[in-house]
Amino acid sequence: MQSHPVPARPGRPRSAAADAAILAATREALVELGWSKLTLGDVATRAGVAKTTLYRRWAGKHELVVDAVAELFDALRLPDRGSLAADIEGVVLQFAAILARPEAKSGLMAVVAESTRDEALRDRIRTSIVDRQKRLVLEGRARAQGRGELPQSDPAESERTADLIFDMVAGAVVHRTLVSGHPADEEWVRGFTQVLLLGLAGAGAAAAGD
Amino acid sequence: MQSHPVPARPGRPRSAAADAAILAATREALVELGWSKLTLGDVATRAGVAKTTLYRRWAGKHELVVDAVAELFDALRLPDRGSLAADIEGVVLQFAAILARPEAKSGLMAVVAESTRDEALRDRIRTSIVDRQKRLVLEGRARAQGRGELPQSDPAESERTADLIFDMVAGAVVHRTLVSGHPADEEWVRGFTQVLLLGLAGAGAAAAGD
Amino acid sequence: MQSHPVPARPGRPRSAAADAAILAATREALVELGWSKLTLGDVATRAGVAKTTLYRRWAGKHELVVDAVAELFDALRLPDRGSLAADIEGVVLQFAAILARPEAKSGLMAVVAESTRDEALRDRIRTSIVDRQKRLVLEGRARAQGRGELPQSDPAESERTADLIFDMVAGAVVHRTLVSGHPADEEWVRGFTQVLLLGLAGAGAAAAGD
Amino acid sequence: MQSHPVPARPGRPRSAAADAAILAATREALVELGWSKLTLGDVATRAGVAKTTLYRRWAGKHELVVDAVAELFDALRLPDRGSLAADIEGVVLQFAAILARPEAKSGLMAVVAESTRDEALRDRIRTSIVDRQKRLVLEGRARAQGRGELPQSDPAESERTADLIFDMVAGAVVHRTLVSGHPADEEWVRGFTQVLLLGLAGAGAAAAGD
DNA sequence: CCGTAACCGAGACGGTACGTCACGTCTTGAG
DNA sequence: CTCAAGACGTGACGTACCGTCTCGGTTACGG
Repeated sequence: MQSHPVPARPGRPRSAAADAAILAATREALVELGWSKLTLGDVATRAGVAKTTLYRRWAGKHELVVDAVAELFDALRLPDRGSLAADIEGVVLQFAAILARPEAKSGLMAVVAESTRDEALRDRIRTSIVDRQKRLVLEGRARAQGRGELPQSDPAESERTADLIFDMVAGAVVHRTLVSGHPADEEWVRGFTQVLLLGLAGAGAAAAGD
Repeated sequence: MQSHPVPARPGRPRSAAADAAILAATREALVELGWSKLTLGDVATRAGVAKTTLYRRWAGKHELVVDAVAELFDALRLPDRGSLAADIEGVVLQFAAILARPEAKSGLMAVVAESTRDEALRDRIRTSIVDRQKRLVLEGRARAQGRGELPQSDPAESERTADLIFDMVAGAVVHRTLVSGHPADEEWVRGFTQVLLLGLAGAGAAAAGD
Repeated sequence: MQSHPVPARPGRPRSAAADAAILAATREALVELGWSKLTLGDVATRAGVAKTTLYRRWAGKHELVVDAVAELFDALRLPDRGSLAADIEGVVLQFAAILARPEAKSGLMAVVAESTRDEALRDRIRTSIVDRQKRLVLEGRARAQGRGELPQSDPAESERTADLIFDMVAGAVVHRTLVSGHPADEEWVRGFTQVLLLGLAGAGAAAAGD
Repeated sequence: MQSHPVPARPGRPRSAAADAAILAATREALVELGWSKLTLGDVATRAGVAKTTLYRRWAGKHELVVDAVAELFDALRLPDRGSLAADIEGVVLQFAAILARPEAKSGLMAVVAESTRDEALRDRIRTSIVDRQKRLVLEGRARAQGRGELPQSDPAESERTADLIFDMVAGAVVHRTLVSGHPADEEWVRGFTQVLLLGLAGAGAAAAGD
């Protein structure tokens, strides 16, 4: 009996080291050159790999950068700081710190731009990046409900509210960082979190009063 | 006295019609091809203009697209619907409608992405697009203060709050539209506006109570 | 007793069938694709063999094609038609028939072209193809001398004359077929043979008269 | 009135100097690298020209080399040495000298090989190279007839004989030079010319006696 | 009304990167 | 040690756009 029915494909297996080297080289090139000047030939050279190896694994620049940037978001964790507000501030600050890095800045908006015309790319972004962030919203709410800070939510309403929260949080941080061009520092995050939480509380009360 | 000290350069003046034709052709190409497949040669052909003419007026693809997209936002108006909430809903819906157009979707995020590494481009975007939107926030607040819906604001605090509001509004709409991929329709806008206004009111009260 | 002291190398012996399959596949590919579009990967696939196997036996495309084409010339025989002229006509027609085949046309000139810069390849062509043809000139002359159609030749002069005959015969047929692009049919061969033999007879007489 | 209705195409005209530089660079590369190692990128670099310029004018390596090699044959002249035999020897020696040059050796057979599968290339070779040589056969015969060395020829037979002569001359020289790998020096040319002329004379006499 | 200077179209130019292809080598597991 | 399979580094391919340039020809003003 074999629990893992390993496909055991014939031929030489793909180098696992190459993948890591390529993604690291991609981030390095993003930092130095930015999205528009990044070339796959250069990435291949930095990674010590042939261009063909790169094309064997990724369909193009966009897909590669999605994967390279996605790894940056692996570090996102929901901290337990004792209160909902503090938890949110913590995770938003982490998110802002990642977005402040040039490799994220450069690449993220570019792939989002492209994804407006590429269904497959949009899915890849959603799977690799967006959903990973969104999960934190759900975790945070569950923890706050455990603490009694939030009431149990109507499952039907729950999904909609989570989406709204996520768009408001991620949108505000991204916009401030990339469009307005100011840092999402601790002070800003505190102000933003206050508005968000008070607004949600008020809206919840209004809904309950209906 | 000459209010416009026109340099009155010698030689044949630039064709005014060409500018309009080029910007229109750019938007047309954005719709059909998207940012990444748009080429200046193609734009020139569509506009019935030589590539040289195009380069005489814009430094490159990014600058051209900023101007082409900026014109889309000229239509933004602050409606007078009688209440702050209704006014905001109205302007946000307009903003969402523009962002839903493929020529805006495709081009906007791309130039923002590029602007992370190009100071001049960032300024151009701010001047041509961002400030034009931000002005509406200020107008809206002034009108609400006129109606007595909002207290007169501390000038020092005013700037910071306006920025926060702007980042929250624009960020949330952009994120929902481009990243989450869902329409910012009337229902969503109502929910978002409610949270925003209640949050701001609460934060204002808290600040006043300090 | 073992006449060939086969080294009896350890390990699995090479498949004999593979050689034949590879050479046949090479000719097939030459017919379908021609020299320049023939790839070793494709040949390997056609032969049902791995590329490695192919490289274990031949150094490259040129060597392989020489061997594949050389087999075509194995069929060349000096016919006994009763007279020198008829014998020559017969062998030239055979030669022309082989050259008319696309696998010979495509491959032969290509390896000759390459051989101008590759000593080893030149030797391989000489050994596998050219000498096999040249031998027929010598056989033909010997038979004609046996019949009394030609005088016994001065050994010193013999080599030179044989070379001249060979270059004239092979050169004319190749040039007509590949450069001029006309078939070397029976009528042409008859005319050519007549000029050749009368010329040689005349030259022989002139030399004798010196 | 304008005798040359110059098309006067719009746009920047093609650089005439580039053509010459490219063809010269091609021959240089043929000498140094040979056909198979010659790359268009390298030729472009040597010529101080962009690769695209090269592709704008030639469809590929084969066409380019045909033109580069064809220029070598421009130097062929029918010398007037007083007798048919001497004239032939003179022109054959010139032909042999050209074929002995590495840029001709390397390229000529390669394009001939390719032309077996490319109708357009075959025409180009015929027009640029072959017909230019064949013309010498016709000139030589006309001059010999003027001298009374040859009888006036039956026009019907004339074409066929000229073709035969041309295939025999060019074929023999090419075969000796490229396949047999020996120089077509003065001694060899004398022997070859003798056989050819005596053969043609004999065949002419035989035909007249019919 | 005529010169001059900047404009315009067309398209060739030197570059750079693209994404693909074939080469010849290597690394697997199986025989 | 051979074999099939297939990934690998290498290097050329031919294409596409870039942004610049060079043409001949066209406006408009200003002398």
